[in-house]
Amino acid sequence: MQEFKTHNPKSHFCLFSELSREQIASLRLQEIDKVYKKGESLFNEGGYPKALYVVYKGIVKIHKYGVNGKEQITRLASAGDIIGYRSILNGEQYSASASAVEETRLFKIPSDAFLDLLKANSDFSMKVLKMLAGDLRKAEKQVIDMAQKSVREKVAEALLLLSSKFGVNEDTAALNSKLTRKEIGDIAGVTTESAIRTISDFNKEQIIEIDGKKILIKDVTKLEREVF
Amino acid sequence: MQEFKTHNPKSHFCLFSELSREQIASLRLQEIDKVYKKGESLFNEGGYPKALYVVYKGIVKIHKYGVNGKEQITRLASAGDIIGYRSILNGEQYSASASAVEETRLFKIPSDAFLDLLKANSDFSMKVLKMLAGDLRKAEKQVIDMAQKSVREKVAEALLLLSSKFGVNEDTAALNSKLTRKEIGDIAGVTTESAIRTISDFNKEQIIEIDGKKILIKDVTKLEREVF
DNA sequence: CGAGGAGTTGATTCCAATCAATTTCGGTGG
DNA sequence: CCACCGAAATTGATTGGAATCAACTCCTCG
Repeated sequence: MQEFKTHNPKSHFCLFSELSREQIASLRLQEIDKVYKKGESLFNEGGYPKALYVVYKGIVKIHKYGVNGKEQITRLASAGDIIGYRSILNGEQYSASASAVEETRLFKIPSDAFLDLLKANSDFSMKVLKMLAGDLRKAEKQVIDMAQKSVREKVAEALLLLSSKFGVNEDTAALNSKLTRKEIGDIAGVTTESAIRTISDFNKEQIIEIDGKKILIKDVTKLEREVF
Repeated sequence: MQEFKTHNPKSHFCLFSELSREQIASLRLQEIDKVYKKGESLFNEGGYPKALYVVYKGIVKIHKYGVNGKEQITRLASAGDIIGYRSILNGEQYSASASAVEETRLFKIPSDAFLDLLKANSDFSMKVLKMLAGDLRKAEKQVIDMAQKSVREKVAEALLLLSSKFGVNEDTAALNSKLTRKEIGDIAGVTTESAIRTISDFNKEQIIEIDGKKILIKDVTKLEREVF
């Protein structure tokens, strides 16, 4: 359990980074290094939360089905992110589903251990408060994006998210993303066809380069200029 | 200060409802019963937060400007709601503006008093955590609504929000809402013209009744059926 | 090697934004 | 009190962007 003390400070891992040995023990970590294969589901909308998930490798999509079954991906969780804390906090059913988009490793913390620590440790709870406040800010930005932006802008935004979440392969300079075109559309809030067409446009304009299903971002600046 | 101990338990007033006399004193309430007139601004996007606002009468809109200056209302705060806590938590600039849509009365709590209480009182901080988790859930629902719903559905949703926030006049059975058509559109995330046309459609279909700028919801069930 | 899922492309439709013109309303000063 | 002004509301015409529908190709995986 050393590793999550020495992680990227920007990530949610820092949630646990200042805990004492006893406090970490009190978390009663479960299923350490549990592996979820690509496509496997962590939990589903409507289920009751039993544990908090802490990702330390891979990517998990948090998604929800809207009108006429169209999927919307609300969040991508990668190393350092925690999943399922919201439902634990208000004790309600999951309002979304979570599943691995690539092989993912994580461990679990029982809900009550998490709640106990929140009550006992005010520094910890301040960190969670900050995290929630940050997530809320992002969500509200997303509301406006969805309401006002064009397909082109939303797809550009989605690609930028992918590059921040998946990073870039050092050799090929391509996104390490295994998301399908449909999933990119589900992030952007557009149809699969619109996502494909826009990605193809970006390709023609040399902003990105397509190599099979790999996407290579050739000009981040141009892509960032799209989103305003 | 009695009044906010005996308030609607569903509201955020209950945030403060279990505090001791000393704890309430520690909040160093400022500008008790401060009045903001219709249209007055509480704070603006980009400013730094100095205090938390607790509304106990009236309505405040939290809004943000998106692309090409189009306004989006992200939240309506009414009696019992608190405003500006998010920016206090993460110590950043306001990410949205707030202004009174009708005469509003509120008091303020200095940022540091709020933060101190959060650290000192774990019950209080649990309540804030729950509130944030609830707000986040609403925001994510809104993301999907904006991405997937039609103008008609979004306007219906906005009208239902109004009826829950403003309540209904006992005599006229009309919404006690002083929002303009533009503002209803800004909540729904549609243009003013689309909002007007949809409201007019609902009128023709006897779902609502229009009396000047007053709106009377004649058939809540039908309106609720619109949003699915 | 077959099958099905993923990706792609083209044609068509239609919803909602935009543009434009009028009417109505609320407030305010003469 | 009323006329007037600007803001808000309304209505119509037009446009355009993106969804939908449909057909086809290309992988990839059992």
